Amino acid sequence: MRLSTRGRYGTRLMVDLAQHYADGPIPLAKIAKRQDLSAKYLEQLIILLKGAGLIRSVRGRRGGYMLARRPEDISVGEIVETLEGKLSVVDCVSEPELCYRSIECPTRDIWVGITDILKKQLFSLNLDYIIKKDASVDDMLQISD
Amino acid sequence: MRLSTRGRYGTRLMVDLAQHYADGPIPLAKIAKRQDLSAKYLEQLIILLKGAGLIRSVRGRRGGYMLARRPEDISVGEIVETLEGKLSVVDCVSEPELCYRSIECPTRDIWVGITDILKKQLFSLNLDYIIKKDASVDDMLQISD
DNA sequence: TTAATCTCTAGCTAATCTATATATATTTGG
DNA sequence: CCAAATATATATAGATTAGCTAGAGATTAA
Repeated sequence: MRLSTRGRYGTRLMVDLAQHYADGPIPLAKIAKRQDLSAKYLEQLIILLKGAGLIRSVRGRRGGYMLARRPEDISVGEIVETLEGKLSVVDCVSEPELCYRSIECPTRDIWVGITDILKKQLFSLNLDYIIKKDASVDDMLQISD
Repeated sequence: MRLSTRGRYGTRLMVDLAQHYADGPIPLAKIAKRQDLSAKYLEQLIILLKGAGLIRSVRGRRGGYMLARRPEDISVGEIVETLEGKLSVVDCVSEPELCYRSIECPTRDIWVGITDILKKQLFSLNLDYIIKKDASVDDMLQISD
C-alpha cells in the first residue's frame, strides 16, 4: 500500500516544474539539485511523463523541461498513474478475469471501493492547487523564499 | 500503491473465518482448500494475526483457528495494517523525521491526505458488514451455497 | 499411541526497486 | 564553426522484498 520513489520523486519533479511554470525550460540538473534527487533517475521518470504528454522538452543549450499543460490541468492522479501503472490497489479490480473467484469474491468489493476513493482523491488534486496551498501556508508562517 | 498478497490473502482468510464464525475452530487445511491458497503461506500470516489478537488458535486434534472477536468488531484496516505494516502511502507521513524536507514539502501534504482517507475507509469496514453484504448479493442473484 | 493439528525457523527464487554508467544526439552562444 | 550545455537511449547492477516451500517439533483428542 506504499507509493514507490517513482511516484514520489515524479510528483516532486512535477510540482517543481509547476512552481517554475513561467520560467521557460528548466534543465534537469537544476531540478535535481533543487529537489536533491538523482538526475539520472529522474531522467527515466521524465521519459514516462513525456510519453504521457505531461511534460515537454527542449533540447540543446538553454534547453530543459516544462509542463506540457497549465498546472491546474494536471492532476496528481495522472502523474502517479503514469509512473506507477494503473491505480488499482489490486489487479483484479480493473481486470476481474485475472482471478476465477472475482465474480463472487467478497473481498474484491473492498478493493474496488478503496480504489475508487483513492482515484477520486488523486484525480481531483491538481498541481496549481498544491503550489497555491503550499504558498499560503508559507505566508501564514511568514517564511520567505 | 498495490496491496500485496499478504493483505489480500490475509483478508480472505479472515472473511472465511467470519463466514464460519459459529462453527468452532477451523483447521488451516480446510481454509486453505476453500480459498485455494497455500496453507504454508497462510501459516505465516496467521502468526501475525494471532500476534495482533485478531485470531485465536486451538492446538491438537480437532483444533484450528477462529476469530478472537466478533466479526463486527474486526476491521479490514486492522487486518491490513497487521499484515502489511503501517497504513501510510509514504513513510514520511507517520515519521516526518525521516526526511529533512518534511516540514515544507508540498507533496507530503498530498500523501497525508490520501493516507487519511484510506485509513478512514479501511477502519470503517468490518468483517460482519462484508459477509452480510455478500450474502445479500447472493440472495438477489439466487445463488445457493 | 497415533493421527491431526498448530508452531517455529530457515531458506530459496524471481521480481522489483533504485539507481548508475556510458555513449549519442541536438542546439545555442560566442 | 566549435565547444559547452543540454536532452535521449540503452544497458546493467546491487539491494531489497515478495511469495512462497521445506522440515522438524509440540500438542491434543480419539
